[in-house]
Amino acid sequence: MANSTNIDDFDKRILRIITKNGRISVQALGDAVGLSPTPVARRLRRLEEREIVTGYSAMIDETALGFDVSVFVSVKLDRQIDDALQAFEKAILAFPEVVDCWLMTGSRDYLLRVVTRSMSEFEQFLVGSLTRVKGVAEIESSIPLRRVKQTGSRTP
Amino acid sequence: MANSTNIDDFDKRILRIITKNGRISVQALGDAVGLSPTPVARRLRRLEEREIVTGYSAMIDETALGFDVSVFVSVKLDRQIDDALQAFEKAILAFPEVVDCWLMTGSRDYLLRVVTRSMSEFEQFLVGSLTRVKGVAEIESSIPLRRVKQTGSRTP
DNA sequence: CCTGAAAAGGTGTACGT
DNA sequence: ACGTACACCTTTTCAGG
Repeated sequence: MANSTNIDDFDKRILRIITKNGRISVQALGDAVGLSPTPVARRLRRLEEREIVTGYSAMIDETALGFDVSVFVSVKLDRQIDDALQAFEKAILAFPEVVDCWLMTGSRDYLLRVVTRSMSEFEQFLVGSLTRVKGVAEIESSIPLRRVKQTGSRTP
Repeated sequence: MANSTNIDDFDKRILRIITKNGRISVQALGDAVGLSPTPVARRLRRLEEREIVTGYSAMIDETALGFDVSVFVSVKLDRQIDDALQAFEKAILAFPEVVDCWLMTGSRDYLLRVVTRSMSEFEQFLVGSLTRVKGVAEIESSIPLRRVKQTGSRTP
């Protein structure tokens, strides 16, 4: 199971293009890879069905919308039993301020990226939301100055 | 200047929808927000022109493509003068393994996410590419087990 | 697995409200 | 600023190589 094969060069080129331009037409894609629209559409659908393409998203400039604050937050839980992890993750999924969350190896750590309009809104999120989630023991914040690169995901 | 206003509820709803479905048709968007296709297309174009929508991207399941290794890497430069930062960033932009990069406040200067097919490919990237970039002084890697949440960006 | 043609569906413009 | 109408373009389906 779980293979990654059956992906040929056409698929790879399609993936590379739609990573950079998710709204390109099937026709233009066909021109770019040297195929007529029909097989491109079929390949696209197959990649979606196999969940190699998991979705399409518009990239939004958060700062243009007034979300000037982006903070990396490390969270330690006080115990790492499965119940605690599940409860924490459920809470995280419901917070719109958390745009990204990873479960890390090591000591029951989560790494989050939290986006807010201001530092005071961030503080509010910390004291009003995050610290109130059951099981949260330690929180550590790191503040970035600027995003240097944003690819989203790697392509073949 | 350069503000977040002139964005009304229609725009916000459009943004929220295209964040989750970047390939939705203008027509379906219109149905969803209660507008005919024409104004929706105008609003979309305006959001793109104002660079609030900076692009569209397909989300690719890296692991389905065989990129099983994702590592957070902290990089410290031996000096923080502007030349060194610029040279480092130029190198980072050219590495396909680096899918995300932030310039941080504090002492650990850059935070990267690096994606490779295997641990040995990651090691190769470290010793063959990253450590060879001029000015790199310290490198620290953290390994995630699993991605819990992936929103891409925050929406109003 | 491809092409090509025809049907169905989406887009963009002009114009009226 | 929104909606409708219509011409144009894109996507999908299906026949055939």
